[in-house]
Amino acid sequence: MMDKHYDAKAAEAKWYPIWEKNGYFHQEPDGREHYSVVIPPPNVTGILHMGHALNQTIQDILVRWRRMQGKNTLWLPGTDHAGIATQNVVEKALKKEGKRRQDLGREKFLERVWEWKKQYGGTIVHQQRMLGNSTDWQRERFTFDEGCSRAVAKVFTQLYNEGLVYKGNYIVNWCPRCGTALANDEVEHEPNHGHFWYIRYPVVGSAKGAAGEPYKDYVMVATTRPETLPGDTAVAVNPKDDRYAHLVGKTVILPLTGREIPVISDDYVDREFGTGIVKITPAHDPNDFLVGKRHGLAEINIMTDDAHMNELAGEKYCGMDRWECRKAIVDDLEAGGFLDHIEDIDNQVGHCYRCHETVESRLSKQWFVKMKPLAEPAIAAVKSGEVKFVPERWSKIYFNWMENIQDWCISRQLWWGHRIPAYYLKKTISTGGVRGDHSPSGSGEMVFVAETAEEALAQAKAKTGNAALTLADLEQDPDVLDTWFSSWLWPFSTLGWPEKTKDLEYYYPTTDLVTAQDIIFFWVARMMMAGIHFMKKPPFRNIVIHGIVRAADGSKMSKSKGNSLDPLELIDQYSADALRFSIALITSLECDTKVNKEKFEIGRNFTTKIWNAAKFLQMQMEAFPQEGFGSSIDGQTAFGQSLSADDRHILYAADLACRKVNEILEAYRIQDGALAVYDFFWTQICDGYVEYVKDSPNKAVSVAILRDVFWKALRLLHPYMPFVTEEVAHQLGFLKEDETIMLQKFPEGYTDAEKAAWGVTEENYDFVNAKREAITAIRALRAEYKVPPATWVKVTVARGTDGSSPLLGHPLCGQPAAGGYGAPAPLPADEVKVLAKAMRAESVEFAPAGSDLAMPSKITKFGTVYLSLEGLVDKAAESKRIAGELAKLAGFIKSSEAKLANENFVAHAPDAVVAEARRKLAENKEKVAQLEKLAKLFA
RNA sequence: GGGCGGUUAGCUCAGUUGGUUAGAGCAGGACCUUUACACGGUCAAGGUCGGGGGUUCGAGUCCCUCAUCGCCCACCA
Repeated sequence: MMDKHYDAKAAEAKWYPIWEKNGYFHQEPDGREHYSVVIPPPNVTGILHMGHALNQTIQDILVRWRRMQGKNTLWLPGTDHAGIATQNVVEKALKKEGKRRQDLGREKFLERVWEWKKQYGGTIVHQQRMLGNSTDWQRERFTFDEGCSRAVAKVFTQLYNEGLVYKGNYIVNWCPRCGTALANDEVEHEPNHGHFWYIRYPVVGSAKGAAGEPYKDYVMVATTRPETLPGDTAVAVNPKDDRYAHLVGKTVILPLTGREIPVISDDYVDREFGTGIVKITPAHDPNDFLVGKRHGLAEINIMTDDAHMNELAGEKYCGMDRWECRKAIVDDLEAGGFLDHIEDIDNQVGHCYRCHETVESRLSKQWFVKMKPLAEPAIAAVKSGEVKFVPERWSKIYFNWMENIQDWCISRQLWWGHRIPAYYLKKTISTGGVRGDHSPSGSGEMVFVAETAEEALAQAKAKTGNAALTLADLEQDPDVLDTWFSSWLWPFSTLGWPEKTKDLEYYYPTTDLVTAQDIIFFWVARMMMAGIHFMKKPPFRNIVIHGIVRAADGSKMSKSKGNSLDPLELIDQYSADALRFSIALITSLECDTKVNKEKFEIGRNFTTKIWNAAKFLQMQMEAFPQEGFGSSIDGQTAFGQSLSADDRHILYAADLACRKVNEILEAYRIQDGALAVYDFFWTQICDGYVEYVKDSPNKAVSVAILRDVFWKALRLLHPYMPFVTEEVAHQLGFLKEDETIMLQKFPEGYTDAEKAAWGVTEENYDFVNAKREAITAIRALRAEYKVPPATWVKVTVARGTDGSSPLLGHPLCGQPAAGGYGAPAPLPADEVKVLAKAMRAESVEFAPAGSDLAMPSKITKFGTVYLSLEGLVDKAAESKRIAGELAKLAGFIKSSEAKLANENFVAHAPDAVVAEARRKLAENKEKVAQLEKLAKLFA
């Protein structure tokens, strides 16, 4: 006997280890078609959040479904070493000990990070198991493991040799707190209430008030960043700006410094904005940097790594923090009479996505990847349809980004990460006139890029002609690579590349990639480029993009806001199956989804429903032993002869559900699939068939059918709810102890031969639906006339000859006679009995169509159903009651009509009150009409 | 500024290529503790599908336009 209540915790704790231990998640390359997916590796520092839950539930549904379909399936798990995030975590821990990473030194610090990883890095991986992920843990990878690191070094070296990796002086987004360059997409722009300082730059040699000339002796520059002033090397105007055309080519004096700088013209300047004159600070603004390049301006870097002013900012400001310096400069400008006025302005300021410090634009030497040549084939692969976005519209966003792609800054000033495999000669080494030099502003440096230090040394020897060089003379670039530089290789580095492994050959390209929209650029686009460039094939065939889980108010879930749901808490409270099913049901690929905790009750309730229905089935199977009945469980279905209409109805529904779910999942419509199995199980099996089975005239057959469709339903459900389906399948004896539902065949529906043998047809399906419509109509009439549930009524059905029923011609519904419609064939007595019970009717009689009986009725596809109230109500008493009701209502209607006719009321009362009065009036008029109709019946 | 989306029941969302009377779940209402299940059952109610215009025999669905909310990219010195 099954327990009264389903113990989800126990079942989930029991099955996952069994699945994993038995290697059900693991398959080896073979002759079958493969289905492979790589997981978007979560940060090793991460903990499972709702985004993961959604993302991984979708993947697991697809993977379990494909596996049950018999495909050779691989879902490869792993984690990302997450450069800054991980380094931050360990640095924070160090801080508690009062230490900084610099105190430990690079090597010792890295040891600490590895120790941390060993101790805590498994957190998310364990949490993923709680979700029920059927990932192949035997193939788990880490972006910083040995194999991935080898792949990274090889890729960097190859791209360098191909001229696609270069080191360049560039203006980068710099986080002064993290001490690292940030990629554009790692900068978050936020609205800022700032100021516009209007500053006068005196013009050199301009005669004050020259006759007829409108210009003054200074130019007015507006800036939001006065502290960068010492780095100015020009002021610029728009070439088409007539107001300032005469100034171009002249020289102005940079206030506070006395330095003379040119006035240049450049299209970049917006005539309408500010004063139309811009100060150009090439070393501290990305646009100014480009202007400077165009005009050959000097780049004066006036800040240090940690956003303090350096000696180039001038003696007075040197050493000041940038904000401090801003204040000092503004004060000095004012004192010197250079400050014209200050305006408030709302602008956007960039912040570090990790630590939220205000980002500084800064000139530095960084490593870059040339993206255009890589992007072109990646665009083509999607254009040609070789790789598809699901939903398709995301390809537009992909193209938009790829076609405007910028070079990728890949160096990071961190310690935790893949160290750049570039080597320099130490400065102390003299090599026949060539000096090793890798200072940011250095020139003429010699760099040796190679996968290993030994190879770099060989290069150095060859290049310098100095055979005496040793490894000790080389110095590796101190920077590490952007985290994404390892994750863009994920689809093939995890399969063994650069080795030519069996896995790589068999599982690459992977089939589907499932991810959220927020990393299309960071990750998806780059994987496309790397896959095509290094493997000569795109890394996946379909890119499935799902929405983002949002809080109930539509905002992003974040821990700091306290509006996030914790999937682990939901699992604890409702079970993993409930979480999975709910999230699959409520989210669509098309858009973001707002969720709140209550929504997860859907899945919990469904789990309970499945359990209870299983209990029912188990009881029935005990009462009606199934010997002699085959079923698809045993690979053969044989229910015997003469199936009833309801029996055939559920077989049709099961067939339909199986076909639908397969079709739906092929189209990645996870949500529709959830809805389809939910409806099949709950509406068709539980509400429909189980109720029938209870009173089935041929119960043993019906139980056999229930068993069969139940087993189909469990397998349909398994991808969504792996635990409860496994548990129930075992409890019901569908599986032997050493079997698993995971590897059973995913149902495809019945064969045409089976359906033909059983009489499973659409006509029959429609017929039963119509019959149920009649049952519903009677129930509605009972409720309408307040017939107590315990009372058995008399029902009359008029059908079959009025031509209105689409079911005419059905064997159970009556054949049309030669010249018109004849009398309907009577329903089999058994059928009538079951029908009557569902209606709680002591009798169901059939009358010719068109019988105009003096009874309440409803028209259905089954025919017109009449509810006899005879004997239920005392006609005289009912008449009296109706008369009383009518009198009361007449009074109400009279007074409310008078109220609404009162102009003062209509004009002054709140609209809602007037509307409500009108509504009530109409409603009660309706009631009167109904009562009058009914009164006639009792007359 | 460029790009992309949303607007359907009180709430959260479905609604495939245009096609009967627009569907779920939740919340709310009425009734029912019927021996699988109250995490349940039965029934009812709730919508001029953001506004306006157009194409069509027919529009929630296609086109135009307006409104409004949101996201992404770039960014004003």
